[in-house]
Amino acid sequence: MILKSQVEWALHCCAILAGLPEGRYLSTKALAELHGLPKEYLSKALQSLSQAALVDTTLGPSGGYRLARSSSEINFLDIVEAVEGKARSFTCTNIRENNPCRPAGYCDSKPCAVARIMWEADEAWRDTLRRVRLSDLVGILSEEVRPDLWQSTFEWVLKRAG
Amino acid sequence: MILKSQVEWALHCCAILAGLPEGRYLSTKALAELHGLPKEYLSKALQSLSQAALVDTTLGPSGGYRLARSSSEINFLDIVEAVEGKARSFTCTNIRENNPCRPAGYCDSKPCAVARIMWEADEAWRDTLRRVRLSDLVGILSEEVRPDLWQSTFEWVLKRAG
DNA sequence: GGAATTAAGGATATAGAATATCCGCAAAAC
DNA sequence: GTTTTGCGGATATTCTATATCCTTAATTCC
Ligand code: SF4
Ligand code: SF4
Repeated sequence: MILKSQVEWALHCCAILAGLPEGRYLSTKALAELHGLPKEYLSKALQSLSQAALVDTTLGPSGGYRLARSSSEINFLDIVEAVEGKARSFTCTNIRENNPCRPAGYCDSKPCAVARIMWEADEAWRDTLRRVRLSDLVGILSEEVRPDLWQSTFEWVLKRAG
Repeated sequence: MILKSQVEWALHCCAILAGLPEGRYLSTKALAELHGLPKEYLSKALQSLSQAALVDTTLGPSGGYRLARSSSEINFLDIVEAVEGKARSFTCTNIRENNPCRPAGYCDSKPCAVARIMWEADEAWRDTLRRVRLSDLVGILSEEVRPDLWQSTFEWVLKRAG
């Protein structure tokens, strides 16, 4: 059970977009260069964010991406689910139906305990991600990243933001 | 991010093993028939349980598997990790190292905030699974499964337990 | 208006993981 | 000694993640 690397990419890109001045856009090309990622493939992750309405886009030179809402109104789960999908990690294949002792026509009223417990754990994972806002991440990064690196990155981004 | 179906298989098999009388064993063949699963592949899941020391095995006719500990001393996480591995679901590829603004020789003191938050969610998932004991599952199932099915399954298993 | 740049989406190729089967070995039962 | 069993290795198949390429339409700038 491993998350796609696109999840990491999307989270980092959103953190960068959160630092953009009002109304500016940043292109896939810039985001790919900044993170050292394949531009074409990163583009797929950004398209996922776009489809989830987390970011706004615009075309043409000086086009690119910006957050669709304030960074305090976007949480980790929004981003992770946009890329990874909303499906639960445990999928029930209903193997209890294969029990040879099962009476013909027997119909289970509800999902069995195994599935419910696994889904509960899944929900705990989602809850944790839901509680962390993108703005929280930016706050932590701004404290932890070395100030000179933080500032030079910021300048690098602004130079390329349309 | 989807768990292997072997996780479901292992959980169901453990629930069955928990109902075995003291000292009896149940074979892969019986477990595969009971759940309608491919015997050879289910065997791999059971081998994982064995390697994790969750079950004891014995060879020969009347051989098979039994729990290595009481069902109240085995939790869901034990079983899930035995099959799925203990690796975290979020793997950090350290893309921040590709930042072109990064000073040469800069070395990060600790994993960045993105990774820590994702790992925190992972830990919440594990915590939930850790809190549920195998005996809890058996308790729920014994209440929810129709009594006649529960009993006939029990008899079916006993007939094949060595 | 025309050239350049961009996001979007479809098609396709590659790598790796999950799923599944088969075989040979050693231990245990009879 | 024969059968049954768990175990591990080897292999095949299917599916997903990863990655690239190409076309289209919108936008900017000249
Ligand atoms: S997880 Fe529950 S519902 Fe799904 S197959 Fe197993 S017993 Fe049935
Ligand atoms: S998750 Fe954190 S440590 Fe990992 S690459 Fe991203 S910034 Fe770096």
